[in-house]
Amino acid sequence: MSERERAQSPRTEDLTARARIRHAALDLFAERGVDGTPMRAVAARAGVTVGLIVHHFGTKEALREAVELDIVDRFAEAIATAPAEGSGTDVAGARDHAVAAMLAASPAVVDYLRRAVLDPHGERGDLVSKLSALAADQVGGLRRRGLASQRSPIGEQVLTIMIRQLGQLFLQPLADRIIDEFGQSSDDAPSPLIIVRLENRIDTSTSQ
Amino acid sequence: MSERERAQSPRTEDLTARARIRHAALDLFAERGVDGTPMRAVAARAGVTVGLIVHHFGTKEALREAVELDIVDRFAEAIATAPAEGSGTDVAGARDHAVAAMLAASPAVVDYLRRAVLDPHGERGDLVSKLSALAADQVGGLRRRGLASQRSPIGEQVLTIMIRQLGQLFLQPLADRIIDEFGQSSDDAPSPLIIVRLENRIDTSTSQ
DNA sequence: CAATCTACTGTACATTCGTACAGCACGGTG
DNA sequence: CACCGTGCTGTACGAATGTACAGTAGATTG
Repeated sequence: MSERERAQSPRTEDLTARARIRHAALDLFAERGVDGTPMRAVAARAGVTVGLIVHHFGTKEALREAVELDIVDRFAEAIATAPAEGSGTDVAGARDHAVAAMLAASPAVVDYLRRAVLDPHGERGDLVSKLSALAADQVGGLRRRGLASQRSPIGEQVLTIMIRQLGQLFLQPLADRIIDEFGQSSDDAPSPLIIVRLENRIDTSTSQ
Repeated sequence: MSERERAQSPRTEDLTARARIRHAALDLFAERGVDGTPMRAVAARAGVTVGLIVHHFGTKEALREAVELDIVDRFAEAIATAPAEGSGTDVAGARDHAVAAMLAASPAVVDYLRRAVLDPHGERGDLVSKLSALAADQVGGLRRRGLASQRSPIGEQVLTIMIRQLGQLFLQPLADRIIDEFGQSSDDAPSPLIIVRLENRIDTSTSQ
């Protein structure tokens, strides 16, 4: 479980079979969903046999877990690359930027996240929980350094970070699909940008 | 294929077996996904045997198709109940409200839609296309009566309608999940409201 | 009554899936 | 050399799943 295998050049050929399996699983899980991708497909994509997947991960569920831990790692690494200097807004902005760049560079992560978030799934050891914990750590660190407000509850700040980051990414494919349905406008005009905003609910009963 | 079976009281007992199957399928598809629900589960929920499902729908894929057509029907009926009088904003608002009420009354539709949106599912007349066509018809009707602007492309207006309606519904469970992770704040404060907005993209390269 | 159509049941079958397992090559260590 | 751990292959198997099909009861029609 030492996971020494993270070189800086993730060229598919050079990777350990274990890493190749994990990458293939991420790609396929993102594309077809976890339940929609047989282990045999992962094996084929990774250039190994099914037996090896079992040998390394034991269970499909464990493979999924490894994929999710890898995703959390990518978030943590992206945050770590961002400079932690300046005002609270500076730091938060730099981290937002770093995470956005990482997500833009690996669409499979976005696709997997979209499925993981939209599927209630088995609710245990969830990716959402892990990412929330990561974001909470982040917010907690900023607070301890006096760079984040202590007024609003921490859950709300985490929520803002995650929803704003992920909301747009999740909704964009739906928007693109709809735009595609009316093809004539896709050439001249750029697709509209989706803005996700959070608002403190004043009254829960009125106006849906 | 005459589908006489839509009484005004959808009490489960009174429905045709065919309708009961369709409803059970919608519920289970929404809850566990199409691939995640065996036909045997649908049969059990509907109180029939698997053979009858095959007898009525032929194929699981055809059953899914029937479920989706039913969903489109619900949208169309909701829109039809809204008063079509007053200014364009009035009409559009009334229809938005009617659809929102219908979605609030049947969460299974929302859940199914959430899943349907993220599964491209093979291009064919899928649910997003059908709903887009419905929304386009609606916008077209308003335009013909001079109640909707003819300036912006029709795809954009459809996009606004659908994204604003569905975006909030899709993101809300994610928000609730995150709030739940930090349980202490869920008691006193109501969960924040998610606002989805569309903005014409001025420059695609800057920021994010 | 005979014939037929329809809603419906229960079984059977081929396929696909996750997983278990026996075995092979090979490199390091006593 | 013998031993063993490790990465890896290929086969096999039980469980689950979609679908085909034969058959039954009851209402309708000639």
